[in-house]
Formats: sequence, C-alpha cells, structure tokens
Amino acid sequence: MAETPARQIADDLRARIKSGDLAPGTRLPGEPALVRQYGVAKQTAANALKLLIAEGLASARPGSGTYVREFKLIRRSATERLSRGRRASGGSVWAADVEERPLEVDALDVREAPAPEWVAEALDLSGDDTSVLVRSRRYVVDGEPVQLADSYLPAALVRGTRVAEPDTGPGGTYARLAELGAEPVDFTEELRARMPDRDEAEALSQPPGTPVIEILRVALTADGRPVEVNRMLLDAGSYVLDYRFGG
Amino acid sequence: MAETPARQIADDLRARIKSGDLAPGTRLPGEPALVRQYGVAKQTAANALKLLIAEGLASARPGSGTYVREFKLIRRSATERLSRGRRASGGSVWAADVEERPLEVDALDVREAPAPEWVAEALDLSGDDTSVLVRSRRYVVDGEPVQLADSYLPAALVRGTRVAEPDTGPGGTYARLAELGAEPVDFTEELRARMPDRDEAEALSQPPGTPVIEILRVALTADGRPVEVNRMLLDAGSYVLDYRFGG
DNA sequence: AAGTGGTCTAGACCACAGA
DNA sequence: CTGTGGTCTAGACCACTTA
Repeated sequence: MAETPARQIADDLRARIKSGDLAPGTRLPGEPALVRQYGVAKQTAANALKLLIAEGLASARPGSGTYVREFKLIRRSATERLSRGRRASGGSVWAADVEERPLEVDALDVREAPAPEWVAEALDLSGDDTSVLVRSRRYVVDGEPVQLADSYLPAALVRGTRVAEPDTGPGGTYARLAELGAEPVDFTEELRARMPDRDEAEALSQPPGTPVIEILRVALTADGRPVEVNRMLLDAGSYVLDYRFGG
Repeated sequence: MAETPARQIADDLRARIKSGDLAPGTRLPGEPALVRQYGVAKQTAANALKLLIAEGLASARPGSGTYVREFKLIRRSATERLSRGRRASGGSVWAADVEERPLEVDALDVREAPAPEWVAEALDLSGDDTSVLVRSRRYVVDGEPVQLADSYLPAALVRGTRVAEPDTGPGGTYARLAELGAEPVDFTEELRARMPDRDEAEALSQPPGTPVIEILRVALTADGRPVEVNRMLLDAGSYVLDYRFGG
C-alpha cells in the first residue's frame, strides 16, 4: 500500500487527534499551513484533510477552517423504548431516548396520501382504501438535525382521530392507537447503513462522507396486524443503537 | 448549492444508473471518455466518479475501470438466530435486494491474551485471571470478505475445553458453553455505523467511501453473568440487519 | 503495449467567515 | 479586508489490469 504524501500528513494529524494533542472542536492546521510545513501542493494538503473527513474524524467549515469532530452520541434503546410498561408512563416515546441533550422536533408535516408500494405491502393494504396518513418529522439536538422520520398509518384506521393532528397528545401516536383498539405490541426493525444522497445529506446537514442509518420499523398489534410503518434516517455519527433480546 | 461540472457529470451518470441504462456490473465511462465528452480536465472527471463512489453507487478497480456496484444484501436476523422459540419470519422490505448465499469462514485465529480494557469491563473480569480467549474470524461470500468478528471469552471458563480449539463442534461455541453450565440466553447488541479506517477497509477489501457497521454483542447467562463479548465489523454495503422485539 | 484509476505539482478563481 | 476551504485546469508519473 503506497504511503503517499497526503496519507502521511493524514497519519500525522490522526495520531495527534487520537493522542488528544488536537482535542475535539480544535481547529486543525489549514491547507496553507500544511503546504508550508510539508512542502506539498495545496491539492495534496486538501486531500490529506479530506481523508480525515472521510474517516469521520474531522469536518470542514468553509471560510473558517477544518475542525476535529466532536462525538456527541445519542443512545437509542429500541427494545426498552417500545416494550410494554415503559411506555405506559406517559411522555413521548423519545423521552427515554436521549442521554443528556433533549431531542426536539424541528419540522412536522402531517398529510394523507396514496401509499407507496413498499408501504402498502408492509401494511398489508388492499382493496378500496390504500391511502395512508403520513407523519413526517425532523429531530434536532442542539440545533443540529440528527434524524428524519416518516411514519405511515392506514388512513382508514386513523382518519379523523387525534393521530391525524399535529399534536397527538400524551403518550403519542401509540397511545392513541391503543385507544383505537390497535395497540402496537410487536415490532420488527430492518436496518441498513449507507451513504446519503445529496438531498438526504442536505436535510441532515451532514458533511459529505459521513454515513446514515436507515431503519424500517413495522409495528404490529397482538393479533399480528400491521398498524404502522416508520422509516427513519439517522445521522450515523450521532447515534449508537441498542438492542436487547433473548430469553 | 453550486452545480459544479463534476456534480453535473455525476448527476448524469447517476440518472443513467438509476434508470437501468447502466446496469449493475457495467463499466462506467472512464476518465478519458468523460474528459472528451464534457471537455473537462482529468481531475474533474475523476472527481465526478469519486462522488458516485462516495454514494456507494460505483466502485473503482484500478487498472480496469469504474463499475456500477452490485447490491447483493445479506440479511442478518439477530433475534431469530439467537433466541429460543421463534416467531414466523416475515418478508423483508428490501426483499428484492436480498440474496440467500452461504457465509463461509475464510480465516480463523484462536489465541489467549490479556483482556483489552473494554472487554474486561464488559465481561466483569477482575482479580488474578483477566486473560481471555480470543476467536477471530473473517467471513466471505462468493470470495468477498463481508465480516470480521472477534469473540472474547473468559479464559478461566473455557481454557482447555473445545471452545479453545479451532473447531468447536456441532452447535458451535454457544453449545459448548451450555455444556459448561454457562449457556448464553440474553443478548445485548450495541451498534454504530462509521467509516472504516485504512486497516479495516483493507481487511474487508472495501472501496474507500463505503461505511462499516460495528456491533458489540454481550451474551449473558440466565443469572446475568456475561460469558462472551463479540465485536463484529460488517461491510455495510452487504448487510441488512433485522431485529424483532416487543410483546 | 495500451488503457485504467491514483496521485502529485503549479497556478487560478470563487464564496464565504470572521476580525 | 484577509484567510479559509472548494473547485477547476493542465500536465505529469506511477502501478496496475487486460489483452
């Protein structure tokens, strides 16, 4: 494996970051500084910084500098959040989710629409009314967007109920579903990690080169009826996911 | 958002990929071809291709060309593999991309070593013997490495048993642990997605710009004793993870 | 031997941040 | 206004694949 100048510079900086010499939030030596110190072309210095950015160790702020990235991880405990008992105590589903910083809803859109094909399949929709209620939210932490979520529910089930309003009330959507005799008790989550496309990266204001986690959750009632599909897109750099199972 | 030449070229190619005009496995127009067609510098053509690679849509084979990436997803159902008594397996939302192919062990290393700090903590090791048995494996599909796994077990528990041998016999490590009176029945998995460092990318022979999923699993006996820590590193482009819970 | 991606130098212009 | 990262052109050499 060739040890190119750009890689050498990146190695040096990486070592200084990991040793703590360059603390999170610190401004890294910029391109001009690297050009002077290492006697390379500006492009090469830029490439070295891009390597660190691609590893998720740094992020660039154009016009200002390149900074050691701060890792403020959010722990998302899927199993504990959604298991029965924990949720009955009122408060949003997300209350138990965050470590310190509050997760806030930044943008909310509620609308009715025809179900995309994969949603119709997951919700087992057929016949006349294949329309769904879509609740789209964006979550922010410290003003930084970290998650997008689109929740799909059968319109025939929730039309005209509180679920179709922006504020679903105490306990959230799932509590309202329970009142409708459709309490979700079983969940499946399918999960992928990939690179975001440009729109997604923009919506999460992610620096290019950092991945996202895509989660598809299907919520089922006790008799196995699917009542909600939730597609989530997480900034991978902000999250640790947690699953517990067995017994 | 600036629409630079490189982005324009990438947009064109992306559209042709998504439309199926450029099928998976196809060779993309190379740098020289793009230079001619678009009248740009070689670097700019290279940057356009790098954008697609960073999105996971293509991968470069130096000396040969840049190719539309094939998505053959492996489905990993954590809950069903490890739990006793299973529910029916529903269809995957990404079913179209999922393929059933055998996962083979490519490289195996078994050794005894002092426990890294985080392992000692997870395994609740203290006192005299903090050494662990480490079983390192690499898994391949169709000759392509897709997963690395390092399993750590308390040496005091498994030293001299079949668990310490390369071939652990029918049922694997967990069956042997059960025979030792330490059957794992509860599991926690912590999961992150991030960019691989250079060593990891090489071990998984990943094109730079594609993420990995890191999983830390702790296996507990019925009385809550941790008996195994497993650190897995998956090629994110090859996997869909599946969790089921509730009830 | 020809073609490919990978990387480098050298020099240029731009948009934007911050004092 | 100065310094920053972002991107471009133009030209060069290398290691590798493929035939």
